[in-house]
Amino acid sequence: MAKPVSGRAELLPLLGEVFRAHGYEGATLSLISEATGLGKGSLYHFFPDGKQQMATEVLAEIDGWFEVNIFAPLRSSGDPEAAVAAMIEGVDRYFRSGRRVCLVGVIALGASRDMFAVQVHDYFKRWNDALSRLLSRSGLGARAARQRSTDALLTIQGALVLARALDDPAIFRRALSDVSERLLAPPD
Amino acid sequence: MAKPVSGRAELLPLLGEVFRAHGYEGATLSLISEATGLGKGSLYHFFPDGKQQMATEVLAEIDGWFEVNIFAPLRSSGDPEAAVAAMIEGVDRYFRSGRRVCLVGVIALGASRDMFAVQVHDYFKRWNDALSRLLSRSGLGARAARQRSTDALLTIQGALVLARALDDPAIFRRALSDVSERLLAPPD
DNA sequence: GACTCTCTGTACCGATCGGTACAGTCTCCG
DNA sequence: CGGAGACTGTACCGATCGGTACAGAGAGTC
Repeated sequence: MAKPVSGRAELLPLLGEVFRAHGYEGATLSLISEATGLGKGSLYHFFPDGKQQMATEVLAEIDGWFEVNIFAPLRSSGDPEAAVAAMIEGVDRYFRSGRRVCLVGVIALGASRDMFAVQVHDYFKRWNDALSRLLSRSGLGARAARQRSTDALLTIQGALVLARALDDPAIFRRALSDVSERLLAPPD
Repeated sequence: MAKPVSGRAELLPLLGEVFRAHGYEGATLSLISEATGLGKGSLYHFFPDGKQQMATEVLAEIDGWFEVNIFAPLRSSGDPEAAVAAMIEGVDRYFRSGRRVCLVGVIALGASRDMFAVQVHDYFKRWNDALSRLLSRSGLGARAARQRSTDALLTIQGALVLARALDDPAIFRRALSDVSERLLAPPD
């Protein structure tokens, strides 16, 4: 076994960028082949089930990144202010201040949503749960916490759309600072 | 001339739903043919430049609908409260309370953005201008007005993404009511 | 009834789609 | 050094892609 897992691990981010840029249906095998430098032979060696498996594993990798870098810290933190700041910072880095698009969001909007419905649903639900529980722990009512949390997630997604549509990354940065403020505002 | 323009007008909404559901790249000619009941012959009779022309005209039609039903009322109104309420109501109807996706947003996220960059940019810019000027007229500073307006647009887009991802239209309705509230809040 | 012009279905085009087959190359291990 | 198994490129598959060609169908005009 030469480098079975490590090669695969280096592959997923490359695949992710192709899916991000072209969506699931738009990401053709030849685009993927070009982006990775791998022929179909190698691609199908790593992913015997083809495109769908590639997308599934890319989504799982993204999910894993957020689990470690965003969700888990949210769950274990006792300091809402620091936790929210860390989340915002992580999100800003991940989305390159609005210049990078959210693959999970892209898939949610497209026809391939049904194919990946469970993964897409899970990703946002776990984020929402982790964030709203942090807010609850900090003294907010369950309903208000859930509401603020949902508002935060949707603002991030919308900011990515609008920043790209208007080609203005400042929209994303500003939206993140709004999110932070609304999340940490005193109870109504 | 049998019914040259009227047939075309009936065609565009059908085309719009196909692009909405599958994105630009995912909307194949056969999907379009099936949705409209028209063969390629007819399709290329109405749209000699093919798929790209279809999408361009669909975007123009959507733009026209928003111009008449959303942007113009925003521009001509002197009553911010009524104007915002009318906008929210129109948006809720148009997006079928979150069950329908925004084609302009879908295209903004995809690889076809570059192809339609001008139309996408224009759509959001004109909405943003109309809304922020309404807010300015009502006494808000230009900077704050622009900020609140941008926040409103991005919240609507994000709510569409999240409502679809979590398969929960209530997210959209709730987001609209938040938008309304933040738009009409007293100056900080 | 002949002519015009809008509209339509069908057959077809080369290119590309996602996927398969397979012979080879490389590397590690004994 | 020889075999095993991980990897790779190439040729190929049937299906479908977006688009074109074209012969008609149908309705309106004279």
